[in-house]
Amino acid sequence: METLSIGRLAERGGVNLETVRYYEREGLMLPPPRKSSGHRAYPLDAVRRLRFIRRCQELGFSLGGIKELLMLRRAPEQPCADVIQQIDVKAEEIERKITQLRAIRRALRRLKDSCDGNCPVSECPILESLDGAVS
Amino acid sequence: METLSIGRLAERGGVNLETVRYYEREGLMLPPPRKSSGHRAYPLDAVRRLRFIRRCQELGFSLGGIKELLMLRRAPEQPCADVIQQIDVKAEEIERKITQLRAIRRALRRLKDSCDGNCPVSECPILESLDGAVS
DNA sequence: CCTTGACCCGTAGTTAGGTACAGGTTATAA
DNA sequence: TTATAACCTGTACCTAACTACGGGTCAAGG
Repeated sequence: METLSIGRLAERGGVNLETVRYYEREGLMLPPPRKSSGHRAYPLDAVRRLRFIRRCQELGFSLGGIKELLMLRRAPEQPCADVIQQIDVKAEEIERKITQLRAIRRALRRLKDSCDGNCPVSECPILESLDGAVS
Repeated sequence: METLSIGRLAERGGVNLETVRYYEREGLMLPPPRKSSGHRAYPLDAVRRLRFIRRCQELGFSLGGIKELLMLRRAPEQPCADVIQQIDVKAEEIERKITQLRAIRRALRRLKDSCDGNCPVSECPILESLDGAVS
């Protein structure tokens, strides 16, 4: 089976090599099998996991929160009800984020409309909408 | 006109008092007028601004990025076209975030469906869906 | 075979974003 | 009117999340 060295993985995931090792220490990346040399040999889909972590960070999740998200994948002896409850918690968090992003989007649209290209320079209408929309 | 002390503002905004002063130093909160004593006297709507900052942080914006968002409100001598372009940049960023959050939401739904309450304990189906959905 | 770049581990240093403290002034409530 | 709580400035410290470094092993091309 084809594998990736830590260097190639980091490259494809768009992160520093040291970051991959850091994520392993923090329990976000699973410790991969090793070659006889001791070198890490990652399965190809480690790239997806790595990118997933990066994306979640851009969405405001802490590494701790991302770890929880990733944990939902495998819960060997946990009763379903628990997992479902954790899923619901995460789902609500995501719902909140989406709602707030939409509010900001709305405010930006209003801002743009109010100042749409043909207003004279140096007198661009000032918008209170931005923070108002999200309060 | 009614005003807030820095302490009350911090309280209502749900942040540490020192954080408010930090945001002022960083240019995120405007330096408010002072009382004769030297104490800061914030207008009531400083609370909204503060909360806006907090929310944006939860959505993965850096303080620098949030500052840019807040700057869009007042652009005294900037030609409109520039402002509009900046708005578009921010709008796209937000669009991307929403899209990615939706992908995670979808994955969570699938995860939940696949393990919906009546599967026997200790054999909860393992989901590959999560990172797969976002790659 | 030998060199040069990739990897190993452990530890130390860095940056962003706060948070606390020291030493002093102001406000307020018993 | 006095004490104690809130505020002032400036500086030092802290945590999360990296990032770099040192000293050594491994591997692939010339």
